[in-house]
Amino acid sequence: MACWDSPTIVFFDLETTGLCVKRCHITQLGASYEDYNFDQYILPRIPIQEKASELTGMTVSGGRLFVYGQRVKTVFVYRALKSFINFLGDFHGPVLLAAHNSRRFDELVLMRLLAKFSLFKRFKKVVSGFVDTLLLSKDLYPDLHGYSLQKLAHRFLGGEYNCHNAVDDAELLEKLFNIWDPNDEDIWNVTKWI
DNA sequence: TGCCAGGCCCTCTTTAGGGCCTT
Repeated sequence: MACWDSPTIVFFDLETTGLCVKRCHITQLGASYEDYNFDQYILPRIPIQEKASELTGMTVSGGRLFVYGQRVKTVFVYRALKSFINFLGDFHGPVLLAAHNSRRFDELVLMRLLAKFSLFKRFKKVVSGFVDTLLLSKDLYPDLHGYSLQKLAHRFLGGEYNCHNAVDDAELLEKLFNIWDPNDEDIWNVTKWI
């Protein structure tokens, strides 16, 4: 039986220049909780890898970021992180941040940048930990043939999903989570406290 | 110009290797 107050779980997703958690730059930071969304594009200081560009539609030209050819407003990564912390601080009590494969990717990238910009202390005041929905889906449904966000969306929501937009993916993850309706112990098992 | 991964999990394993998951 759970003996803790269930914290708010905010779903988030990063689009990045590539898959190297030690070096990649964030190109979009998105989050979702019910009717509240966070969405900021960031101009990367390193090239976007071809595969990442193919998936997200993002390109850089003349020091500007484009998504499928449409220019988008960008902010410096430091400002995006501070805005994200402020967004999370508006919720009641420290929140849990949930992402798909967060333990191997999103969490690592985010924590690296928070440390780099000396924002971890502020972040820690509003976030208590990370929930990995990839591990959660494996725990809840051990007999599935695949656990990618796309496959899970197809399995539980029907249709084809190929978002690769940070906010859309965060919203999609929130929908899946609500369908799965895990109990506190399920969530606890895949939560990494910070 | 730069940058182009990494760690867990599973099995036809363990003196290994391939698949998965994120962009």
